[in-house]
Amino acid sequence: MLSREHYDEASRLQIFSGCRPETVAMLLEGAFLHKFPEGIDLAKEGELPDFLHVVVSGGVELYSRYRDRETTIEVIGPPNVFIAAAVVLDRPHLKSARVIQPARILMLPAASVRKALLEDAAFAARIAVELATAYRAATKDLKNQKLRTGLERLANWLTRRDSETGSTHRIVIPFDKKVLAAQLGMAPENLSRNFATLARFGVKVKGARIEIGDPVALENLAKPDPLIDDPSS
Amino acid sequence: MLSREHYDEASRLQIFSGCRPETVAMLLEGAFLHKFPEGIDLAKEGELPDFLHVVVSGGVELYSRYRDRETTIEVIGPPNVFIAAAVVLDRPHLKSARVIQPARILMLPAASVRKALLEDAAFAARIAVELATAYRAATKDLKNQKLRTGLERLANWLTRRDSETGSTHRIVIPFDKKVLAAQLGMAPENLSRNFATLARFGVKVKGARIEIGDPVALENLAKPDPLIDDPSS
DNA sequence: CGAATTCCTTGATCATTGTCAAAGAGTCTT
DNA sequence: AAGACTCTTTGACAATGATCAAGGAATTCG
Repeated sequence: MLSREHYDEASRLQIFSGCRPETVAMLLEGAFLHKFPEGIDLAKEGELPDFLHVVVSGGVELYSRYRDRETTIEVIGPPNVFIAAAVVLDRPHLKSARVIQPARILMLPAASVRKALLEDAAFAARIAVELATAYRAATKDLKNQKLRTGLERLANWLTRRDSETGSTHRIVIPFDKKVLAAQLGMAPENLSRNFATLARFGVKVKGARIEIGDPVALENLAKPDPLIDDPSS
Repeated sequence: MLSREHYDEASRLQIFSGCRPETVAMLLEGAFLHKFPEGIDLAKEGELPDFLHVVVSGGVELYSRYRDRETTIEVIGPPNVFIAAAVVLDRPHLKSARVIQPARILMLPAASVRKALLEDAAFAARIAVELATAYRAATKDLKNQKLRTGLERLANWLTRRDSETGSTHRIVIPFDKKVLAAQLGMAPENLSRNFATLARFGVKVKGARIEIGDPVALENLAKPDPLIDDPSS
C-alpha cells in the first residue's frame, strides 16, 4: 500500500500520462514502491511475472544465463519500465533482473496491468509505446552485435555515453567493467585489450574514469549510425 | 480500396480479433492487399513508415546494412505483422524489408493505426501483444547470438525447424543458404563448414534438403533452451 | 541445348575473440 | 596496517569466425 506522498509521486510517472484516473487508481491499488540495495534480484528468468516494474531511481541489470555462460542484455535506469513483455503476455521472464545501483522500484500487479490494457486505450497505447521502444532498442543491439566488431562496439559506446553526459569528453563507467564487457558482448579480458587499443586513438583510462583525448579520431573509428546508436531515433 | 471478398478475408485476421467493427472499418478504409514478387523491397531502413504490413502469405526478409556489411535480422511468414514499432512511434524503420517468397501483403495506413490505438483498447491491446511478441523474439535472438557459437546456433535452428515442420527429420531450407547464414549470424562459408561438421552428428545435406539421421545426437549438441528456442514461450 | 550467371563449397590464411593462468590494483574487513 | 577479497590487466595460447581465391554445382536465359 502506498502512502499519500508516494501515490502522488507514482501517479505523475510518464507511464500513466493520459490515462483515466480510475485506471491509475486500480493499478496503484496493490502496488509497492520499494528501495532495494545493490545485488538484489528482482526477477528470475523462467519464472512468471508478478509485477510490472518501473525504475524510479537507481540502476537495474537485465541478464541471462545459458549453460555455464552469462551475459548482460541491458542496463536500465529511470524512468524505464521493465518486464513489460512478460507481463502483457503472461509468459515466463526471458531475463533475470538484478539491482546494480541502489534503486527505488515501483511494482504494479501484473493482473491489474493486463486488466487495464483492455479497459483503457490510453494506457494500452502507453504500454504499446514502451514495448515498441524496448523492441527497437533490442533491434539496435542486435544490429550492433551482428554488424560490428568488439572494438567498434566499445568505440561507439564511448561516443554515445559521452554525448549523453554532456560531451565533456570525460566519462565515468557507472558499474563494474565486467558488466560493461558483458553488455558489449565480449569477455572482460577483451574489454581491457580493446581499451589498450583505443589508446592509439587518444583514449586514456584510469580505473572507471575515461578521458577522450581526440574525439574526432574516436568518432572516425566508431562511425556511429543513428539507426543503431541514437537512443531517441 | 479492397474488394468485398478481400475485405472479409482481411477482417478475419488475428490482428483485428476483438476489435470494434468501426475500428476495423477505419483501418481497412485506406488499406491495400497486394501481391508482390520475389525481390521487391517493401520498406527501406531510415525512411518513415507509411503502412503497417501484415503478411497474409509468402515470406519477407528483414535485413539491415552498416558500412559495407549486411545482415538478416528475421524472416517472417504469415500471419505476422511487421514494421509495427516504427508505425506506433512514427520513427524511421530500423530494418529494410524484402520479399523472399512471393507474398500477399495487407497494408494499413500508419496514421489510421495510430488513431485506432487511442480509440480502441482492444486494438491497442492486440498491438501491445504483437509488440511484446516481437520484442521477446528479438531478446531470444540476442541471447542466441551472445551465448552461443555459430555451430550451436545452426544445430538449434535445425532442431527447431524440424519440430515446427512435423518432426519428420527431413527439412527443406525455404530460402537461399546465404540468407540462413546471415540470419544465424555467420558468413556463408562458415555455414557450409558448420554443415560439414554436423555430418559427424548424422546430418546429411543435399542442396536445400537436409536429413537428420541422429536426432538425439543433434539435440545433444544443440542443447535447446525454451527461453531461447521455443517460439511460443 | 549451351553459355552465362548465381550460388555453394573448399582450401589457405588472417583477424577476432575466448580461455587459462598469473600478477597487479583496488576495496573491504578486522 | 595486514590480510582477504574482488576486479582488472597482461601474456600465451586455442578456438572461432571472416576473407580471399578458386573450383563445382545449380539455375537462368538466350
